[in-house]
Formats: sequence, C-alpha cells, structure tokens
Amino acid sequence: MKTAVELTQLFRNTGRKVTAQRLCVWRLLEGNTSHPSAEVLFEEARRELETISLRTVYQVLRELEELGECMSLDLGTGASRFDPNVDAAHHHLVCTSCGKVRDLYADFPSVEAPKTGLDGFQVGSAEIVFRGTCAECKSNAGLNGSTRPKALVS
Amino acid sequence: MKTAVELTQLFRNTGRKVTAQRLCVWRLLEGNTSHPSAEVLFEEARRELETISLRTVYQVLRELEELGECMSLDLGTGASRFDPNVDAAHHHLVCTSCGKVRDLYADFPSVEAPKTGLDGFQVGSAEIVFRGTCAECKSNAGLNGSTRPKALVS
DNA sequence: TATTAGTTAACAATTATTGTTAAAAGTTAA
DNA sequence: TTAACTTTTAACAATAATTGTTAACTAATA
Repeated sequence: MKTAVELTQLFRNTGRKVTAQRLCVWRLLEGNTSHPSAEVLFEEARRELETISLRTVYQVLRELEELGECMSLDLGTGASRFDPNVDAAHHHLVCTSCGKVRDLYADFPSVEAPKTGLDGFQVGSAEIVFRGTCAECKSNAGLNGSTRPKALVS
Repeated sequence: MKTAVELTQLFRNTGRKVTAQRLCVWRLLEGNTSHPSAEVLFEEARRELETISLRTVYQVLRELEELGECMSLDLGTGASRFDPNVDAAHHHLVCTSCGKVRDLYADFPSVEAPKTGLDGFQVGSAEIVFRGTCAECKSNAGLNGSTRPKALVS
C-alpha cells in the first residue's frame, strides 16, 4: 500500500478529498501486519476520531481495494481481513482457535499449477493458507478453552 | 466421505435414522467433485425429493462435517462450498469469474511451513488456492462479460 | 405398532456488508 | 475566504448465508 502521504497526493490529484476519516484509516493500515477486520479497524479508528462511523470505514477500505492498495482476504474467520501488503508475495498462517492471522514470508518456488490436466483453466495466482494454533492459544489450551474461538477451520 | 451405504450403517448403529433426505444429500455428495454450495445441493435434491427443505440440507451438511465426512470450504465465492473428499490431500483452483472450483491433485512437497520464525505457531495443514479463469469464462471473455460473476477474488 | 427421531413450515435472528437518503460538515481550488 | 463540490453521518433498510425455534406432522426402527 502506498503511504498515507502518497495517498494524499493521489487523492488530491484525482479530485478526491483527503478527509480526517480517510487519513485515519490509511494510517492505521500503514505497515499493519495484523490483518484487521473492518470492525477492528473501526474500533481503533474511533479512539482517534470518536465520530467516525463503521459505514465510512467500509467505504474507505473498499476504495483502497479498488485502487489496488489493499487486499481483502477471505480466510474462513467470519469477516474479511484487510491486508495492506499488496506488493511482497507472502502467505498466511491462520489460527483455527482465535482467528489470528500472521504473515509468512517464504518462497515456495514449487508452487505452480501444473501445465497439464487443468482443462484449460488459466492460473493467475497461488495463495497458501497454513492453519494451526498460535502460541497463545496453545498455552491457553486444555484449561479454559482459549480466547474466544470466533471462527473454526471454516 | 464414506459411501451412502456405509453412512447408513453408521447412522443406524448410533441411533440416528436413515431418512430419505439424508440419503438424498449423501448420494448427491458421493464422488461429487463440483464443490456445490448448500443452495445448489438443495436445488438438486429437490429434483428427487420435491419436499426437501433448505433447512434440512444445511442440517445434513452440518452433521456430515461434524462427523468429519465432509469439509466446508471458504474460497471467497460468497457461500461455503462442500467437499466430500476429505481423505486425499488436494488443492483447489477457483475461477475468479464464475466461482467454479476444481480439484487439483498435485503434491507440493515443498509446501511446509518453516520451523523457525513462526513465533510458536504450530502449523497443522496447508491449503493452496489457485485463482484464475476457467476455460468457459476465458472463451466468454470480451464479449458479454462472462457467466454471472458472482464472486471476485475475495 | 409404539417410540423416538427427523422434517417441515414459517418464522425470527445473526453477522457481514452494501445501499439509501438528507442534512451537516469539511476540503479544496481559485 | 468563499463557493463549489465531496464526504460523512445518522438512521435505516436490505441482502445473503446461515443457524435457531416452535409445533405439528411424518417416517424409521426395534
């Protein structure tokens, strides 16, 4: 994702306005590797800008997606997760207990769809999702039942 | 997934009843590689059993999942897709234009999460999702606009 | 055939997300 | 600074997928 500063340029140049709400969400996403949902971003945004609405957060996320500055990920955790890292190829680790998502920067050169047997299917991208248990959920296991399992394996 | 015949045994042995509805959905899933959604299964089931309800289809799918006989996949196509193939490791090709899902039986031995740098995350499984365009959508491209793009890249 | 489980209809409810409207407020170019 | 234009907000409604609920009915099994 472009920086908030770069986005400011871009928006002004294209007749869009740089509002406090946009700036707030942009800044929250900049360098963010936590893969927040819209709701989570909304809660964070509200701390800085008490009057921001969830509706607006969705709008800002949508427009970032349309600009190719942000990706929404469907990882089976209930809500879409937003990832500002659209440049570096990477994969994801998803905790099946708490829904936490972590980036995995590893190159899997062998992950390429075979050329044959695809029935003409033209492959553009490959995403790997690793599922498992994060450190916290592992230590919480057995006792209580972990930190609010909002989503399972999907 | 076990065959309808095996499931019949299992259900009888565990005090559950083998109803026409269960049998119908089981049979529709047996060997099914089309990754149908609940709705699609419902429509197919209704051809054989006009009175079956969508509610029941969801129930039957749920119980198959709980028995580990079926997987629900969240591939960013809107609705969950059901896959009776829970035994053989395989991956998926998803058409970003029409949502079609195809199995890919290919071994990617290198796809293993690294041991280090995971911050204690314990990885259990890896799924690869290849996205692209299926043969039909490729030939339909340019003219009309393809067969109802219900879902995009997610 | 009796018992028990399952199905159906007919809803309500939920969650995530987008659409809508009008009024109010903010941003920007000039 | 102002005028023009864009955004935001509130306050809903709406959608789609899915699950919960109830009661009446029907069907499966021992």
